[in-house]
Amino acid sequence: MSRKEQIDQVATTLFKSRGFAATTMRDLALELGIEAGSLYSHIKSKEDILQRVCFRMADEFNEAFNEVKNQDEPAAEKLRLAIAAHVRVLTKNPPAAGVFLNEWRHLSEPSLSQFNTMRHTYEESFREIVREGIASGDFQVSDEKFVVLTLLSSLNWLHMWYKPEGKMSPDEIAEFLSNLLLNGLKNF
Amino acid sequence: MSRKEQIDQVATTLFKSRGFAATTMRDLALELGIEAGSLYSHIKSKEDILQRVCFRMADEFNEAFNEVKNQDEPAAEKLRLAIAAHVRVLTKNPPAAGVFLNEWRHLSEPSLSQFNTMRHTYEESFREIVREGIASGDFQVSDEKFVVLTLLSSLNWLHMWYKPEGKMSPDEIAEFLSNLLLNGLKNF
DNA sequence: CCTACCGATCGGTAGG
DNA sequence: CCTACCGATCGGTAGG
Repeated sequence: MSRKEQIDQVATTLFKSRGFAATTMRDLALELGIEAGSLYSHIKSKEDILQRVCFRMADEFNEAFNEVKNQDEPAAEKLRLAIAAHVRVLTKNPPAAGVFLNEWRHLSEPSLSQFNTMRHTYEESFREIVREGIASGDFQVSDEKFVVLTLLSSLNWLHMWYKPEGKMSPDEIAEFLSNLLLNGLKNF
Repeated sequence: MSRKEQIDQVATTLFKSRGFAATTMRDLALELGIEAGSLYSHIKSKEDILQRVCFRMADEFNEAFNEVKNQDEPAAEKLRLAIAAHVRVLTKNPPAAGVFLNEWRHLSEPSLSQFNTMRHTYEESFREIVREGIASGDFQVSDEKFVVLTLLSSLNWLHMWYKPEGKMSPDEIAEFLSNLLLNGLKNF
C-alpha cells in the first residue's frame, strides 16, 4: 500500500469517528507517526482526501448497482439483488461508507454539486425498480420516492455497528433486511 | 423568546446545516447581528448550547414515548403509536432533531455518557414492544435488536427533507411508515 | 520526510 | 452588548 493510500485509509477512520471538520492534519500525522507538514508531499489538501473517499465510494455503489440493473427478474427479486449489492458495499469498508454518508457535505464546489448529482442518480436507479414493481402489481405503494428514501436509510445505518467478525454475513444481513422491507414485520 | 433561546435556536439551524465543529461562534453572532464576544453574556460555551439541544430532544422523545408505553393495546398497535409519537417529535423541530441525531458525538464527558445512556434506554423501550409482539405471535422476527435499529433508522432520515408546508401531515407520514414497516412493500 | 514557520482563525475573556 | 484582545491551534508552505 502506497503512503498516499495509507494516509487515505487512516484519515477515513478519523473522519468517520470524529467528523471531517473536527479532525486535524496533526491528528492524522500523529496516527501515521510523521509530522503534519510531511503529509503534503503525498496529498494536495485535507479536502483532497475527502474527495477521493467520497467519489470512490460513489463509484463502488454505482458499479455494484449496474451489475443488478439489467437482470431479467421480477421487480421484487431485482430489489433484493440491489439491496444485497448495497449492503455488500456498505459492509466491505464501513469507515469509508460512514464518511461517504455523513461527511460529504464538507465538500466544496464544484465537487459538492458533482457528488449530489451522483447520489441523485443512484437513488433514481432504486426508484426505477420500485416503479417497475408498482406497474407490475408486485408492490402496492403509491409514492415511490418516499419508499426509496425509507428503504435506503434503513440500510444506511449498517456502517455504524457492522463488524466483519459478527455472526451474520453481509448476504445474510441483506436477506434479513430484504425480508423485513418486502414482507413487513408482521409477515416476516 | 429570551436572547438565550434565540441563540439556541439560531445555533441549532447552523449546527444542523454546517455541523457543530464547522460552525464558529462568529458565524452564530453574525446571524444574530451581534459581536461574537457578546454571546458569552448569555451562554457558557459553544458546547453548552449543544448540550441543551441534545438533552431537550432526548427528553421530548422519552416523554412522547411514555404516553404510549402503558396503553393496553396489542403490540402491533402499540408500535404504530410509538412510531407516530417518534415522527411527531422529529417533525416538530427538524433542525433540532438533526442536531440530536448527528451532532451528539461532539459532546464531551460526562455529558456524552449520559446522552448515550438516554439513547440506549429509548431504544430499549422500542425493543420491549417488539419483544411483546414476538411473544404474542404478532411479529414473526427473531432478532429484535436488529429490527429496532432498522426501524428507527428508517424513521430518522425524516428530518432531512420534512417541511411543514408539504402535502403530508406528520400523522399521515407516520401511518405511511407504519404500514410500510409492518406490512412490507409487497402487502402495503 | 523534517524543521521552522506563515497568516488566519478559533473559543473565550476583561473591562467597560 | 461592544471593544480589544488573549493564547492556542488551524491548514498549509519553503527550503532543505
